[in-house]
Amino acid sequence: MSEQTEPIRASGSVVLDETDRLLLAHLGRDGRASYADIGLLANLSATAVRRRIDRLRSRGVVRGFTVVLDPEVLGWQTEAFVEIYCRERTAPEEILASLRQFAEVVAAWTVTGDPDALVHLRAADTRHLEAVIERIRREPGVQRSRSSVVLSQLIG
Amino acid sequence: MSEQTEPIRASGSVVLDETDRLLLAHLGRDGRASYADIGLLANLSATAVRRRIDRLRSRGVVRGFTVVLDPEVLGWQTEAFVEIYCRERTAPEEILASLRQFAEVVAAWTVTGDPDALVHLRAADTRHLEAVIERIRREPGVQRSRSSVVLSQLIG
DNA sequence: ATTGAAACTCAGCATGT
DNA sequence: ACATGCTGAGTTTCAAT
Repeated sequence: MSEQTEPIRASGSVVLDETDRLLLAHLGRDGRASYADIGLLANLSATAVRRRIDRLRSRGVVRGFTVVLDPEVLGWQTEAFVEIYCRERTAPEEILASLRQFAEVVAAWTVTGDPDALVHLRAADTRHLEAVIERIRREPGVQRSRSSVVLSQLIG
Repeated sequence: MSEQTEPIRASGSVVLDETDRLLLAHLGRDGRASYADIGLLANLSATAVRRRIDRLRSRGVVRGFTVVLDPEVLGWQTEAFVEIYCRERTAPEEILASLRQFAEVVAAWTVTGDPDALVHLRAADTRHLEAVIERIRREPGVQRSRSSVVLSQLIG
C-alpha cells in the first residue's frame, strides 16, 4: 500500500464541475472577492467555497492571484495584430522564423481560415509600429498582410 | 455614443513613486495579500496601503484583481482567435464585459479595422471551443464573428 | 496613524450522502 | 470517504477620528 500525499494528476486533464467554473469565473472578475460573496453566487457557504478553491490550488489549476494593471501605465506600448497571407509554396513557419529576429514581435501563431498566420506586435508608438509592419510586408514569403492596431486591452 | 461621461485619459501621464511600485509588485505576486502584509514590506500601516491602492484604482492604474489559472493543468490546449463585429449602437466594451464571465477568454482587445474586437480563446478541445464560440455569437451585441483556430504557436 | 465595529478567514467538529 | 454546514477565536477591512 503506497502513501498518497499528492493528488494524482491524470495527464493534463483535471475535471472541473459546474460549481468550480462558477467560482473561477467570479474570481476572474474579482480576485479579491470574499468567499462569502462568491458563495452567494453558487449557493455555497464561505467554508465550502474556500475548500474548493484550496483544492483547485493544490491541484495546480489555480496558480495564484494577481493585480490587473492598465497596459498604458505598465509602460506597454503601441500594439497591433498583423494577419499574414503567404505567397504560394511558402510555409508560414519560414516567415515566422524570420520574424523571430524582431524584438517587436511578441507572439505569433499559424491559424486556420483566410490568413495563414497572426502576429502580435508591440512598438514604442505608431511611427515605430508602421516601420515594423513595413518590414514584415517586405518579407519574401509574404504576399499581403492586414493590420489591426490595438485600441485597448480589455481582458487579459 | 450619445454623450461622453468618462473622462478621456491623457496618455501615459501617470507617475508612480517607489512605494507604489513596491505595493504593486507585491500585489502582482499575491493579489489576495492583506493590506497589513503588504504594509510590512513598505513600512506602511494597513490603512495607508489601502488608501494608496484605492488611489491607484481611481487613477486607473489598477484595473482590478484576478485569479491566475494554469491552462495546461486544465488540459486546455486548443486556442482560437475570434474577431467580433458589433451590432449598430453597441460598444465593444459592453460585449467584452459580458465575455469576462467565460474562463475560456484569455484576452480581448478592441482594434481598428474591419472587426471591432479580437478575442483570444483557450479551450480543452475543438468541441469545447465550438461551444464557447457559439455562446459568444449569441451575445446580444454581436452582429457576426469570424474565427481562426490556432494551429501552433511559433513565437511567444 | 489610531481606534473600534463589522466583516472576513480559517481551523475543528458535526452531519448527510 | 467525501463534500458541505456550523461555530468560535483570531485577523482584516473600513470609516471616523
